[in-house]
Amino acid sequence: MVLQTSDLFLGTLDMLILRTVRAEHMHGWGIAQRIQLVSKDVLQLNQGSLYPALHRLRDKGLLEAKWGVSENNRRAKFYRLTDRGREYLGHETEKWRIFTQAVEQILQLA
Amino acid sequence: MVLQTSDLFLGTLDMLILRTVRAEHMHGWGIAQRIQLVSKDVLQLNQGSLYPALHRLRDKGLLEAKWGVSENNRRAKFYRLTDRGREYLGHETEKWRIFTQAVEQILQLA
DNA sequence: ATCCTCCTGTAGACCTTCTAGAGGAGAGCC
DNA sequence: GGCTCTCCTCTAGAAGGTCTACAGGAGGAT
Repeated sequence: MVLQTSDLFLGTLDMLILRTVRAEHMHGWGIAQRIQLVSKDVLQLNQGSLYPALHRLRDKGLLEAKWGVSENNRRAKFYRLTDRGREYLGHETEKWRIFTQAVEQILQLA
Repeated sequence: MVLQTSDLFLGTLDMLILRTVRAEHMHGWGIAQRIQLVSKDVLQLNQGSLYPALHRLRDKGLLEAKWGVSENNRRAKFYRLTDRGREYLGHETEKWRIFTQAVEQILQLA
């Protein structure tokens, strides 16, 4: 099954992006591919979600961007996590855990 | 920690409501209280999310509603799952499992 | 030259939730 | 009778993230 970004979550996309960038500095296109690969094709971001999200995160000071050149010798914008981004990611991950546990409790109702 | 409905998810509210109603027919107010109770206060729905969601689910044919009287002798609208609602709930729950597993894979990146 | 892939970007629509209200009606108390 | 509290439903408009559907530049291969 393939899930669209909107199928089940909102705000989770930010966490996914930040987590991917934390592991390794990447450009936007690469982030989307990495998420798709790691999730075994379950998670597929489209460009209309990806780039607005990246700009939003940069505007919030959670990511820093600079132009560079990709492995394929293309012009690309590379992102890295700021300190605030790292802190924010920690909080969001914690919220995610609490939230999914709470949902599980509902789903396990008799 | 208390999570607002919007904190992390979109569309999940529908699943939560349907799951709660499946276990026991309830009125809207009761559904919100039950979700809060079962999730140990982590999940708190406000009325501006609850009632639009109930109406939406009814309009989609996933819930049926009828007026009745609550345990406290108040006028209340009771909901029950339709066959389509039951089927829809099954699909959404399956998507939820697949989605959370995929997110976990991202969160466990080296 | 031409085409494909890589890579970034935007506008407008859509949908869900939030904020911030309104209001009716039963129950308990003075 | 009047007052207040809780129960219970409901809505309008705003806010915010994602989707659809584009545009476009530039490198590499044929």
